[in-house]
Amino acid sequence: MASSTGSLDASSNSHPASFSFSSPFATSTSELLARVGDDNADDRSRIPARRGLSDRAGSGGGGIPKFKSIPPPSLPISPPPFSPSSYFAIPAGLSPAELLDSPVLLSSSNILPSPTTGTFPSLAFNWRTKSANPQPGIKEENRACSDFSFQPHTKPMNSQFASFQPSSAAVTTEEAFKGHHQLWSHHETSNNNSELSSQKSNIKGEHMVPIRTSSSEIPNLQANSQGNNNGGCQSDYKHCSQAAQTLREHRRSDDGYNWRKYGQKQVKGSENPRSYYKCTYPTCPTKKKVERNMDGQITEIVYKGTHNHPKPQPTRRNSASSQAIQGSVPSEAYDHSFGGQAGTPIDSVATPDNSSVSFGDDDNNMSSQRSNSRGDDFDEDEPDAKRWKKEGENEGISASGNKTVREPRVVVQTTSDIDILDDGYRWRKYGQKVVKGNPNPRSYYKCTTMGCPVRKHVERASQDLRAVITTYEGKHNHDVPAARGSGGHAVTRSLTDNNNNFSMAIRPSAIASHANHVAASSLFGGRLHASESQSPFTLEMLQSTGNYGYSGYENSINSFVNQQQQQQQQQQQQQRHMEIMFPKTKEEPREDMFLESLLC
DNA sequence: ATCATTTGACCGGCC
DNA sequence: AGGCCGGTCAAATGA
Repeated sequence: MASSTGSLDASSNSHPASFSFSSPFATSTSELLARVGDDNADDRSRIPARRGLSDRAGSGGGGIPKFKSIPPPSLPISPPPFSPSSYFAIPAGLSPAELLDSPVLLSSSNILPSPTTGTFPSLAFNWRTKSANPQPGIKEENRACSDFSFQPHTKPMNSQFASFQPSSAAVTTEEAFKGHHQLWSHHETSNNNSELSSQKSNIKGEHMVPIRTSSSEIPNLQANSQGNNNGGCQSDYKHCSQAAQTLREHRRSDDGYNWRKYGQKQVKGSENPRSYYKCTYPTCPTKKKVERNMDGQITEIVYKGTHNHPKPQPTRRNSASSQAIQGSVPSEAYDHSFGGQAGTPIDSVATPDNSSVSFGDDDNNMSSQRSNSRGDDFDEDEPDAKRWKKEGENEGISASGNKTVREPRVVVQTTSDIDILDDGYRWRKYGQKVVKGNPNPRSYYKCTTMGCPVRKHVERASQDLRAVITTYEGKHNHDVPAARGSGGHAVTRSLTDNNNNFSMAIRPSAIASHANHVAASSLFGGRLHASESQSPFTLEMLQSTGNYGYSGYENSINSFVNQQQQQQQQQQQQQRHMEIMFPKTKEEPREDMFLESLLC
């Protein structure tokens, strides 16, 4: 899939102003990156010279723009070398100060130049991008060469976190992102990159967003900027042409991964057909969908899932790029980066994937991304977004820590005569259906509270009728209704009334701090206070409590809840979990079981 | 012969 | 319960 990368490269060349976002923008950035990636898949044929970051790196940071080429945050990528000497041109009307103030801008402090090349690794990442303002008249390549420039700091980036750390100024809100978006759009002026422009880029429709970069991103920018300033890859013309050649040859998408298109569909509400891609790596669950307009411009890209593998090694044909990458980045770092292990300086710096891992809530990210890219508010209810979001949640948090990937919280609860609907909330059945693979009908319920988006479906396990599988989706935006007949404290009641129930977390490993409220909710019979139930409930937290007595962990939970409440409130994400309930084991104390379940 | 893309059909979720 | 819609499958097709 040279295509994606290649296209990006081309664009990237033209995009001197690639920035990576700070953590708050992980979403935004990921979107940006995502776009790049999409381009890859579809545009391979169209754009021969696309490359992944690695490829770019291969160019020695020589001047192949990396903007937009940022892949989804799934894998850590070795940062391409980046020349500190390079400068970005600042678009007219944009002052450096503004750039610095912009939330989008990265604190360059963390940027670390390559010891060997002196170049900075550049990295951008987008999970989902949607070109808010595709400008058909202006080629992406030209945009890439836009005037946006800045001089990268020489400070090394320590880690993803460091790099993405909100620079404070870093925008944590969509508005901020939008602001940048506008700014970027404003600066999307055509460049005279004849070479780039000559290439038909899929990226055209892509919306360019200034990203504060992690170290990885900057290099590209510089190279680009430099090239742009010179009207192209002049100084690095060699690199450019070589890279282009290489890109044409390889299939890898600009995000560095290989994608296979497995479907295309015309979706309602959009004139543009949507293409579906899967990562070709065996067992890799990552997918992406791309919408293109009639001109072939990408109007929207959505990534789903996280790569569970390192980026494919560049082929020999890409030797230039690959060499650059390998040379600049320790193989070890490269190899382990995909795990989402944030922490190693290299990884953090180099991979968008990692970065994605470390930041906020997936849902939030997804939402903001969507809204950002489109320039309008993300509608949680939008079927498309909703679906993918949910799917991502189902996948659970991958080792890489990708936010978008979240597995449903699975809890095995042993209980006799469990009222599957008696979780403290009130539900309205709105459907029932027999789904494939299970002869037992699945009931569909909605929370009856006005405006509450939570839904769940319940079905008997096909293999064991005693087991009831309940899948929750969304978060209650209200308190638990008064318990029928009891009115005791939600938690207390659940513990006392259901003390015969045994709950076991099946997939604790997948617990993300922000995604586990389900566990708590389930464990407590779903009667936690609304705020509590929405709070992230992490295994780590429980472990930290050390006290397994009821009051002990209740306190810990409350503490945790308080701790996380604010954060939770900011996260408007759907959460989904599944409970598998088995006949109760009366002898087992609920409290202990609860703890065990969380700890197992 | 191999691999990727295309595209109609199917499936699951939701209204 | 039926229909709509998005996502996926898989045979056909092309490179």
